[in-house]
Amino acid sequence: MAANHAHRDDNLLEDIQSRLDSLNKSERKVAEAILRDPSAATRYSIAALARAADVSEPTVNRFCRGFSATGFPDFKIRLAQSIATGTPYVGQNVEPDDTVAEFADKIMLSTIASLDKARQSLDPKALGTVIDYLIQAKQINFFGMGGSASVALDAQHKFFRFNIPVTSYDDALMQRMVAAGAQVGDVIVLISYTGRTKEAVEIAKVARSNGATVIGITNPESPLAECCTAVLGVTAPEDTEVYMPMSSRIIHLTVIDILATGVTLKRGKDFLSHLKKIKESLKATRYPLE
Amino acid sequence: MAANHAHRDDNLLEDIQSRLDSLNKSERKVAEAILRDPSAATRYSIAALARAADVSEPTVNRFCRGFSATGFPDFKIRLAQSIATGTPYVGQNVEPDDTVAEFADKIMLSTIASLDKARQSLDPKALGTVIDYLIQAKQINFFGMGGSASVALDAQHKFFRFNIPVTSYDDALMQRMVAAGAQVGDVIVLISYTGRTKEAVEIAKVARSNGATVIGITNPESPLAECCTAVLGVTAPEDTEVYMPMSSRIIHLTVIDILATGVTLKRGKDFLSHLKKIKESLKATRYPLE
DNA sequence: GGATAATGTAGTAATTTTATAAAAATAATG
DNA sequence: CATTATTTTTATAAAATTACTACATTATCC
Repeated sequence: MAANHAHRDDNLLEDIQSRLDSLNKSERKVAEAILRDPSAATRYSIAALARAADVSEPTVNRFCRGFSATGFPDFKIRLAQSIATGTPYVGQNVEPDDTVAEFADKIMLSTIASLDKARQSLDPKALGTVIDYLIQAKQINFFGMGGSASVALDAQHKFFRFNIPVTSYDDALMQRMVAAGAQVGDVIVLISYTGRTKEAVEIAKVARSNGATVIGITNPESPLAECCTAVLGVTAPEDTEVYMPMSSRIIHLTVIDILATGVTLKRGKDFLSHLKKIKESLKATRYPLE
Repeated sequence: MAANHAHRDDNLLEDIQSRLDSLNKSERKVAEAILRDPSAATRYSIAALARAADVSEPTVNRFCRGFSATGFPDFKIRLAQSIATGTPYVGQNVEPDDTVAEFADKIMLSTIASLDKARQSLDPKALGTVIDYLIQAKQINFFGMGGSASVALDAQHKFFRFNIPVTSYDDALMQRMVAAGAQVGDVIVLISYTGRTKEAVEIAKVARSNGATVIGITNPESPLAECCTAVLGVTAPEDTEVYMPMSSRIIHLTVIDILATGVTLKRGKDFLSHLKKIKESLKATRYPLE
């Protein structure tokens, strides 16, 4: 059931391109034939490719082995993956003269990429701990400022359904007041992109000194992370480009999803009927599905 | 520089998943063997796969042909592409007895999958149109209720930086009032998961009757979509499972990102310095990076 | 119980790989 | 500078693997 990320990083096509100079005459002919039309190459038989490159079949076979494939069929599969993976713009930044289709695609792909990265780096143990804290909470407060305000609001909306008292604040002053009045049994979830907002760090300290459980959804290498009871690390990707959106926001939201799901699961079956009831109650406000 | 989107539409793995029920006993065994570990399947020979599925070789061959491949090798290549294209774990639902690591992974993957699906279905032309509307707007209002409230808030936060007057409302009453007072030149962006919220539909109608431009980020096949000036269609995946989070929310956010980026790009270079200035102004509130 | 669909067996055809030999290229020696 | 030895490269042909087809058998549904 584990991951199947074997080939994510071996971009065969790029490899072929870069090793072109270090190949001998015949093998270069093969490389060129493949590069001429890579996707056609995946449909060729070894004989057909040999003909297209004007070399013999064993040469093609040797060529494949040279790229650490076990043979021609294996090579073809790696090539096919490389073509598909070779999504044009992963990690490419949005350029000023991109068409709408281009930059829309880039944004989507970079969001997907950072989600995938987060998936690999999120610590399930920390998640489990946090879920336990949340279940035992007498009261939950989600704090997020600036860009994280909407994440906090979303979290409130989600956890509201668990009939635990839950609030969210996007205002430093209010947050500070709540932190000051916090008690043992209260859980405060601080959502921060950088983990360097001075206010947030101070609020965390105040809350902890009052005995509250402070959970950080933030950069694990940050001042904020250091003063939390538990941290869910979301490494902040450098936001180099001005017009590159912060996909961390989306990772944060997904983390909220995971927490909410975890709480639901741990609450057990009878709790599901409660959720269903809430859902039903919304039906009256909707147009029916034809 | 053109794209190589050849495979975008034949997502073999998804196909296999969805056709699972319509297969007969032996062919389903093959399908299950493949889905159990798709990337391993690309390395199997027909004999090996037949063994893994406990069927005969011709059955595997027939299975491949059933998915309109010319034969087993062709099928393997299509499978390899499908894996690389993404969506490796198709539609696995969270189960009550999943471990934290398991359901966290499932949520991440299903989010990724739906983003990828959205990427393929989003219409660049519609995006372009909407971006044009937004640039010309005298005033922008983002409306989202319930789960979409946080999306509206996020949008407000993003567009605030463009020094266009921008607001967001999560309250039906306020939305109705704003819609009633809307004028030509105002843009109202309605964010709705289902597109069936009665209130939202009525608000859209009121706003349009006043001459406002009404943009829907919603299900394209919905009452709301029908009464908008322009629609960005985000097909709502069935939220069958109670504890499956709504990934549509995340798609909506990404759409907001795209719109914001589009506006930034169209505004041109001098505008970038304005954005930088805003960013600089936040520095004082932060702890420096070591 | 007969007809139809589904599956497997066994043989055939295809493709790929290996072993080996020829050719070309390079280096070395007289 | 020619000639031979050595190495590298390439191709031919045979062996092995792999995939496919025709047909027989079994299961399934009227």
